Amino acid sequence: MFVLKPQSGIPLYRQLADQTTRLIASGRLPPGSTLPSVRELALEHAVNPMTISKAYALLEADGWLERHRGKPMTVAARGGRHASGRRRLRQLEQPVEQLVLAARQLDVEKRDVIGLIDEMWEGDDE
Amino acid sequence: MFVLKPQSGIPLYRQLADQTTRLIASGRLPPGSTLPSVRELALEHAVNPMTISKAYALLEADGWLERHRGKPMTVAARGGRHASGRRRLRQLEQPVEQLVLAARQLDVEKRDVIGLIDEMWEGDDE
Amino acid sequence: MFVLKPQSGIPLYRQLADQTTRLIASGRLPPGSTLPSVRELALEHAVNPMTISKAYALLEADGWLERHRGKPMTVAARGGRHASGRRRLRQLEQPVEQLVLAARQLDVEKRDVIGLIDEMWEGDDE
Amino acid sequence: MFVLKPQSGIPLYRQLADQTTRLIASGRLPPGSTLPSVRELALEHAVNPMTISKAYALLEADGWLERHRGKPMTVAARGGRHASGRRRLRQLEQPVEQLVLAARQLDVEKRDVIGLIDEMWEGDDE
DNA sequence: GTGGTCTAGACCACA
DNA sequence: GTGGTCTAGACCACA
Repeated sequence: MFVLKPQSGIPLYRQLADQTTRLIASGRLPPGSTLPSVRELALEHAVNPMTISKAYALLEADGWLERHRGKPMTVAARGGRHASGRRRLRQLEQPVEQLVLAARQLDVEKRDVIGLIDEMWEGDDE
Repeated sequence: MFVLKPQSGIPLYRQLADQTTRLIASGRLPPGSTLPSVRELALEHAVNPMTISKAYALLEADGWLERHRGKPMTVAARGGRHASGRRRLRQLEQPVEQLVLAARQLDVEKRDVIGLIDEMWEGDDE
Repeated sequence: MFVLKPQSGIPLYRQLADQTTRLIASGRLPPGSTLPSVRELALEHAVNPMTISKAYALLEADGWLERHRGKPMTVAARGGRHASGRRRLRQLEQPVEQLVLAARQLDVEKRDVIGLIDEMWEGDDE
Repeated sequence: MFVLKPQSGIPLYRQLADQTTRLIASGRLPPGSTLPSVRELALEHAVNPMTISKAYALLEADGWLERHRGKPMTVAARGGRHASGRRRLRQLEQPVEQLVLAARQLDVEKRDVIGLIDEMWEGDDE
């Protein structure tokens, strides 16, 4: 469900938060659905519970998640609607920008970049 | 030459270092070519000189750059050769991975991702 | 500047945050003024730096404070204006409610409550 | 009888316990009188029964309440006497302290604080 | 110097 | 069982 890369330079709690909003926007985590518990995620990814907690707190503050005492976090009724295709594309802008910048600085042609995407897309599929 | 995004979550010094190695790998910064001075870059990007210094020191330690007293940093003779297409593609793997992960979590189709790349590629061209 | 009571049942980070917004609303901490550093406050109140940090993060998220890398936190230009008397009175509603509830449950007369306030007001003055 | 504010930051069980001791001190709950059952209170305030239970257990441990098998909790004969006016005033010290601190940090005048108390006192009366 | 991130681990409040 | 608060302390990024 979540893919954390400690070496990427991006804080773990932020990776978690970003990925959660994507799963909500895609409809994979519909309003009312529950998220893994803090401890569960912490164990699975060998990460400190407080790191998970921080991500959840951030998502709650931004209206994506709801907290109910003693119960697992749930996707908020309001904040967590399935986003339109256009909105979802907008959420992709940053990683695309990063990729285009890198490709150009490396002087890699667009078709080669697309080739690489093709490969990875298939590769992860299986 | 360099594009720094303070809000991206990636440390500034790391953005600088990554971008430098790409420009070297692509042949845009051939062996012996000089880099902007610390002060120059610091001013241009409104960043503390020590941040630039740190990136340069890191690149020197890794053999990409050479430091000669009183002169600007230069691309190392050995470390800094133009990389083969294959090697350059490999340097793209991380940003591609990030993008593919984001696209899948957003449930965006591959062709839409490629469409977005097309747009950004053209857009930045002008 | 801040008065923290660990035994009060109210989380320390919340006491800090509440008191900060009051000092901002009263004009004692005008826009642009700097707050004590995390470490300074942590030492002074014998509290963990992360607790202070959490309060500051919360206040930043709510627009009261601004963070500038490597510099102390400052009161936000927009969020941090001196509040009108009416607004400040509203911020007092919760503690007043608590007091009135307690007084009634204790069957203490209003004039005795006011007497107690008089005493404490003077007492702390000196 | 009890007023629970989940958002106040003060633990529910503690609000309950504090309010009970006040009602005992004021003579409203004389020795031997019975308290609402755990279930009753839990339903009325939409709170988990264990939370009520915890408050009652705490009050029993402190000698305020007595538990008799199969019967509702009762106010203890010894612990639960009507307190003198002076003692009751002392129980008000904490909320008064909180209020005075808040008022000063907000730079609100004493007479305005008293005005607010007047309002709330009347308002809740009806 | 500044604040930020993360860990390991204790203990609390609530369901 | 759930999440929250706090500590002690290491190490990082940036000015």
